[in-house]
Amino acid sequence: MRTRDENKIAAIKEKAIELMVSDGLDGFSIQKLAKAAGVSPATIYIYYKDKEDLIVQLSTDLTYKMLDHSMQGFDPEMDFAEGMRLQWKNRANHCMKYPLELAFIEHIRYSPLYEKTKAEMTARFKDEMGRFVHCAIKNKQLHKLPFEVYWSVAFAPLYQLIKFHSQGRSHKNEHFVLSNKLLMQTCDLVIKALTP
Amino acid sequence: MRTRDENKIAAIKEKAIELMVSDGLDGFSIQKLAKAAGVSPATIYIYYKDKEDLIVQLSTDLTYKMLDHSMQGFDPEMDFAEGMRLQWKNRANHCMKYPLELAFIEHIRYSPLYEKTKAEMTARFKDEMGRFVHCAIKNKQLHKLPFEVYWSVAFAPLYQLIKFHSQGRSHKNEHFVLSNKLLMQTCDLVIKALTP
DNA sequence: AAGATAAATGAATGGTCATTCACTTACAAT
DNA sequence: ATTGTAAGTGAATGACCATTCATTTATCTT
Repeated sequence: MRTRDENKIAAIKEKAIELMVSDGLDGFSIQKLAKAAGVSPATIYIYYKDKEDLIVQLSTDLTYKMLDHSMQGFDPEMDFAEGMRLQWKNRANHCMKYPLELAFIEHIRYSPLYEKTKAEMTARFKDEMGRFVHCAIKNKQLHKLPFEVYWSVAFAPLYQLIKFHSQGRSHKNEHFVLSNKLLMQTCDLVIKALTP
Repeated sequence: MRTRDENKIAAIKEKAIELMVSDGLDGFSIQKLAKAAGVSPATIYIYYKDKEDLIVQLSTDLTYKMLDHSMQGFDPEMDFAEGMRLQWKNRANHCMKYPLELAFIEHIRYSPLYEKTKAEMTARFKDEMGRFVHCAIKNKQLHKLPFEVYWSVAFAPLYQLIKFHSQGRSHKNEHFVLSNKLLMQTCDLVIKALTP
């Protein structure tokens, strides 16, 4: 039996991310991907059922990796402020380290393709975050709020900041840099909003 | 000279929004649009240079309309908390009133096509918001912060809340409803974070 | 060395795409 | 009523698309 070439598989994944980011969801095609990865179009169909499967698998992998990273060192029983700062640091670190992967996810985030990924991730991580919130409320470190409100105030500003930072890279004139100090300052503002 | 049929133009715009939302950026085609609008493909090219032009024009129109609405009754010299509450109300109102238009914009927001729209909108509205921020800082109603940080904390949670609300409509089990009371409560949390 | 088998391929297929163009239609001006 | 003209059309074109398949290639087992 011929052994399979892991380099090819890696090249397919890597170039898929690059192409999706540069050409957008609508400009992305299997034939272009095959050429970019130095592979026959038919080879891609050995590893993925079809184009949708490729995109969904990739987005699920990357999203999982991102969320998993954000949970490193995290414990739902943590002090609220401490837990928040840890999450902010973890998430920002990961996004800055893998800007292409972040851009890939943002490109397909509003497409119907992302629904499956989102469902899986919710199942995997919502419970842990839910316990964190519940715990913090019990300890009077957090306002009693619907989960969606908590999430919106706690994390939406973080992702917006990262987006500003990433855009700054491509545009030449303006150049917003998200330093660690600024990140933690903003996190503390958010903590202030959420603390009774 | 034959008079032009405004109904056709309106149908093209309306169906373009519907199709983009239902099929996504990648599933959207001129031929499908022509059929949905009851029009020849060639007719679309009378009003739009090409497919990109159609999408860009539409997204610019809708974004402008949305931002314009958000500025109703607004004055950069306003008291900070008052100005924030007005903006939150205006933006939420508009998004809930025209959910398809919001969905359209979110579908193309991360595509290269949106850059032109974004540049125009920044030029038009950033100045007014900048003065509001500057004024509030001067009156000691707002922390001195980079504009991006202010924006992220002040508005990212709002859009996230609206997104949760809109998603609730399609899914049957969970059903997060963004009431006016909850909206203003959350706005006040954000104000607390931003006030010295 | 030969056979078995999964990996990998290039070319082909049928479909859809954006865009164009020769043409018809409807209306305002004459 | 005739005419000029912009609005509107349907069919056609060439490019590109996702996917398949007959075939070849590389490696493991024997």
